[in-house]
Amino acid sequence: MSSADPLEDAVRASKAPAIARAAAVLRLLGKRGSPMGVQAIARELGLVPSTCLYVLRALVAEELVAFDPDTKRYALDAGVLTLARAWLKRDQFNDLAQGPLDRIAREFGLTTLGVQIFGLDHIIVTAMSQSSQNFQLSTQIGSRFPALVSATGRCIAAFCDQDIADLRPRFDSLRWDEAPSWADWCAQVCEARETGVAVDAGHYISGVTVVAAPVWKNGADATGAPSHALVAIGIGAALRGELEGLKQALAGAARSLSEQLAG
Amino acid sequence: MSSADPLEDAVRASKAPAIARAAAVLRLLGKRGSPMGVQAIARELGLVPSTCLYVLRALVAEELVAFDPDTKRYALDAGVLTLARAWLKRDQFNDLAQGPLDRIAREFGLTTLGVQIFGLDHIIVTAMSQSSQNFQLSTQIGSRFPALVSATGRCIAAFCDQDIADLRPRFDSLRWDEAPSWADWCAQVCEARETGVAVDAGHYISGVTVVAAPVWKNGADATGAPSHALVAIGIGAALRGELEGLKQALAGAARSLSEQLAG
DNA sequence: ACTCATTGTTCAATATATAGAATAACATTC
DNA sequence: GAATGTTATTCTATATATTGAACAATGAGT
Repeated sequence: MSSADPLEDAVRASKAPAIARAAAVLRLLGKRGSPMGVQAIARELGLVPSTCLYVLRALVAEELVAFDPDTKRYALDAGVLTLARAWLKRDQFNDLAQGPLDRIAREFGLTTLGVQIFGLDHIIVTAMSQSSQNFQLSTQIGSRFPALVSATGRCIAAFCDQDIADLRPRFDSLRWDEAPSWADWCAQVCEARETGVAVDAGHYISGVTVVAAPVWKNGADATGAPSHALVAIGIGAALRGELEGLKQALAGAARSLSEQLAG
Repeated sequence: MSSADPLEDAVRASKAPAIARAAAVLRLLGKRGSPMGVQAIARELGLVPSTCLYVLRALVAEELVAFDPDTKRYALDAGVLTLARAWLKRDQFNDLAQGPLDRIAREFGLTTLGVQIFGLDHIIVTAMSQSSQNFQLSTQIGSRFPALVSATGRCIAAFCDQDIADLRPRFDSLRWDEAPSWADWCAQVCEARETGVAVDAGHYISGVTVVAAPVWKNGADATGAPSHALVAIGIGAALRGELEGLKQALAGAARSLSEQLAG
């Protein structure tokens, strides 16, 4: 018998529930831009106010949360930045991916991303390169997306351990500008499995073409799921003729990256 | 009677010690680039291995820490990035500071930083602008420095609530390439208090001149300590004649920022 | 191949973090 | 200006997270 509240589940399951609560508080404070009071946070997360207060105080002591004594409001603090910087610095994928991403972005005049894949759940943007700064397509580093959506989703579906049919419920819950049919999508997933590249032609965002190629942390020989992916985002109409070239460039860069990460 | 171990103190003082432990683990994993095992982490932080394991599992569940089942090693995960992005997005200082920082960096051909001040303890770089990408002076976003060092340190000392004499022990513990004498430093602090700008001419890093101007979150009228600062970093020899102009530009931008943040 | 020394992990007793009510300090409204 | 709805905060009993020892599981060294 499981609770409807995901946070409550995490708290119950863990032997260190304070950490789950702390993470939830941090995420909430991140989502809301504005500072929040103790009660507001507790109410939102279904926490006991006193417990919430202790969590906040601990987070303030660690400089992950800033406290304004005047307004008695809490907000995210710069400590999170220090952690993020450390992570960015030591993830080989980012260092190795930045070069190829820059090259492809410049060559084709579009935006490229490096993303980390978290199973079938979601992906996070960890590297980015933009050629033309006037057109700010895409997103920022740290953004999250559902795993199975867009071109990256087809890559993930193509190389995940599960049977495609099992992905149906997940597929049905996705949001697209112009959702593809299940049959079309399955065919595109198969194609991605064979070619090592996937294309989303205006489905996820109308008029925008997304190309993605999977990257394996432990060599492309592994039958397991890819750990990362390279993504290119461009105006569909603008890269008609170049699409094949882009696909090959991205796939080639992804293969090369997989080999480098294998060592 | 206080322990010699700062983490232990934090754990004892808090009503949510798991959070202090979790933060310590995250910072340790950040400092070491490479993944670590449970025992290594526990030993390093003076934690009980079993407790450490539970902390790690909770952090893995929150996607703040990545776990490799094969090697049984833990490392920072991308979740920290999501938090950092949220923070950067909603801190007014960064948004407002980026423009002036870009302008000054371009105009004088050097590197500019926006930093957040954490009392007399340390500062964190939260914004940055580089003009010439070939010369990579300076640091990255998220870097920490001791509060009282370099030009920023003089600003902080100038406007902190404490008496200058009380800062002596902190001053003595700083590391400089060419440390100034206590008397010289005090004079420079006084000058910073009067002019609203501070200069470090090759003391912190030989040959490198650093200029800093304090920014107040709640208006420059406050007698309290500044919350942020604008910093410019350049090769000393290269900006000889422009130093006065740079000081005025930085001080002016800092004043303007303080006013904007006051609202 | 067999120690030996590590490692990661489980388990039960106890110190303690948490929940919930009570308190205090505001605002806001009447 | 009293009253009412907030808010943040303290307090204490109890459910429980933490501890330290015991347990596997791995690998190194002889």
